[in-house]
Amino acid sequence: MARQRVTLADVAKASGVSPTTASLVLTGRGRDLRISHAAEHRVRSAAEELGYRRGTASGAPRRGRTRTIGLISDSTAPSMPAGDMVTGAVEAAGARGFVLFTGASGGDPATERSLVEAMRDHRVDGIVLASMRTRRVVVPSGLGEGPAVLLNALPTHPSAVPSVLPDEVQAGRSAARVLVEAGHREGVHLIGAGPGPGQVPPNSIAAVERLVGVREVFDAAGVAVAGGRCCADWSPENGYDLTRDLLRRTTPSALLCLNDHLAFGAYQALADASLSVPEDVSVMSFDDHPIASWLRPRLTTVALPHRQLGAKAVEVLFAVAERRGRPPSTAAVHRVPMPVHHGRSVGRLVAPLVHHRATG
Amino acid sequence: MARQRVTLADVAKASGVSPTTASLVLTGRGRDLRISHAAEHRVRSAAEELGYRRGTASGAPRRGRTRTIGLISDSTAPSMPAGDMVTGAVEAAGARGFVLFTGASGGDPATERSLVEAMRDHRVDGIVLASMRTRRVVVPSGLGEGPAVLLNALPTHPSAVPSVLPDEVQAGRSAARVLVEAGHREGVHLIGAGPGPGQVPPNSIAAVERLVGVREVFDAAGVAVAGGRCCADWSPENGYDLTRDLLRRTTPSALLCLNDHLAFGAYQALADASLSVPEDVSVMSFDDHPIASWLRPRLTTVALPHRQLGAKAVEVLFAVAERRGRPPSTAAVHRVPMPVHHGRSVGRLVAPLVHHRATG
DNA sequence: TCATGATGTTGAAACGTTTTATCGCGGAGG
DNA sequence: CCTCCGCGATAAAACGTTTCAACATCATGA
Repeated sequence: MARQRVTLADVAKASGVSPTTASLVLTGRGRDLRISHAAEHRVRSAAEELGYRRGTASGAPRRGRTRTIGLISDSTAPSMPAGDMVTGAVEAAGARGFVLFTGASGGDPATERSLVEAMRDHRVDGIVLASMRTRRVVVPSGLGEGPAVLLNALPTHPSAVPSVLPDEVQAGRSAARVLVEAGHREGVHLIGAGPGPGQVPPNSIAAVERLVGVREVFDAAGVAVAGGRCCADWSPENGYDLTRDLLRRTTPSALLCLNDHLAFGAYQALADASLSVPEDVSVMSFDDHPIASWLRPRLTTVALPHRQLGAKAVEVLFAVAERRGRPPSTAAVHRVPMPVHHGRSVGRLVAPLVHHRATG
Repeated sequence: MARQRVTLADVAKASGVSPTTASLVLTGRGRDLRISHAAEHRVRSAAEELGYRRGTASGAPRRGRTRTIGLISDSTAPSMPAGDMVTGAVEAAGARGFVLFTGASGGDPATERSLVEAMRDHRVDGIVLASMRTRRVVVPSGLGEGPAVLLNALPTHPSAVPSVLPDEVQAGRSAARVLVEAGHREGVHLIGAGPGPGQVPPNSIAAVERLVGVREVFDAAGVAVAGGRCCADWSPENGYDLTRDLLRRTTPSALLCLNDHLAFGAYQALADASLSVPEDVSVMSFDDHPIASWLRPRLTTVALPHRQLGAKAVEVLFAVAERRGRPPSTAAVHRVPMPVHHGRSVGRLVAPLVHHRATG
């Protein structure tokens, strides 16, 4: 073999033009610059015939860009369907011919900072800082030096870095609407938060926002929440304990669990009490974790759109990179809608007289 | 600001040496080449003072290496704790100052091939081709051109590319040993495979190998498997159906479920039949999926070491890259041990007279 | 004294691309 | 006839690093 790799110069020689012209054609900039169609065609066919592929790394020093995006995630928690965020980002980037660098900080700020630097060393065109669970994060110093986006996270301090988040308030509205339209107007209990608006797990953005949406719809429908129980974190164990505790005092009409882990525990407690879903008790939940589809009956839940979140983050990143320098004209916080996934866990109480408005 | 970035030339000028010398020192090659300690120290301190960071992409054209590894995964299935493989790989690579490119092929061979090419364009130093579930894969053409490793996959055709896999046979032995040592010598039923050795889900490497290990230990202990039930895929639904079917005819002593999804369904069927775990029926399983710890009682299961798998793949990749050219002296298939995670789902039948050998 | 070799160091080329400034050329305007 | 402009294309510089071959210096052995 003469040479290891087909280089731009080879293509240029084969098509009888200069490397410059070949470069202009193959980067697509020949279109608006003045390159004749004849030359363009010759270069393209020569490139294809020789199997030319542009060495992305080679042009990096001069060009500054590498068609590359960095994604830094914090702890990759166990049981993490949130990994689909990465998938969504990979796909969205791939659609534009970009590849993703990934790094994991393990939640350590020092590691995070060094990852940011490592990625800048690799000349990434932008950085996505992703959190596996929605929370506030300290924006690492140096992140703002290039295009950057927070994914599933909000900055602790005001920052020029935009955020992409699930629309939790809307999710709360959707969940409440499902219950209201099924006729549950009394005996609705919250599991994992409440009864007051401030009674939520610490540092949980999702809890606060979901509650806002829930209360908004319930208030408008004249439904009073019968009760609520908060806990430190949304684990199946806590779901079990809170529900068992509740069942000692009353039999609710519906449980509104703040996420699927809690609902999983609630199912177990309801089974222990020989109550069946949805005949005796309805269960509504959030997240659409894979277990939601395994439970019997299947859980009705408002889905976290992980893939879409990842894809949206990449889109926003491209938008930021394009209007580099100009002040951020786009809103700093982007919300991705959370769709309702209907299972069989919510029972219809009475023939509803409610107007059947769109539940989207 | 004078310049955007501190360059190697800046460091050289500040320390009064040539860029060459500075490069030699900072790449660590000055140690065995002959660079004076004085010069080395001057360069190092100047680099630190100026905050010099090597632009990884810049030296790529000449050097050929980029301190970068590509990882291509097939479908990133929903409910994928296997994503921890990626985490393990990221961590292992990061420990050596490498970053990971990631791509997702969605299982499509064409996408896969183009991803391989894209990564070679980015001058990755090696490629890990990962499968989310253990299976045989067609090695994409072009993969073998550089260092490469299969993760959680075996090549369909003989190939020079090494593989990293969980030690499923050993896992089968471990699972059987747990049951034997707890005194279960009769009434042990398989869920998800068997009763014959060939009765496994299609294309499932894990099933075949787990069964080999299981039978090995059972045969040695003189235990006859009471029965087995196979299904097309290891879903909770199938676990439920198979177990309910089994319970119509007999009440087993122990269920050996081929993975945790099946065990999850089995729990539901046992609960429906008012049988409790482990008092009435013991349950043993594989994978250590997150649900294993949510079930009540916690499931005893042989864990898939996803993180270690990812880390091992990167290690093997480095080994391959180092002895480039020489024939592959290391064994082509690397097995990572699968540890038993003890829950409370296996009950002790009688005071065992069995010699308590190491179960590791 | 002069070839020889070891020791530090370096200039210049190379890597594969992008960018900048320029060049030849034909025609339009003065 | 000269100048100027637009068009097509290109030569050459640039990017930041690594590598190659050479160089200066000094000690050693013949």
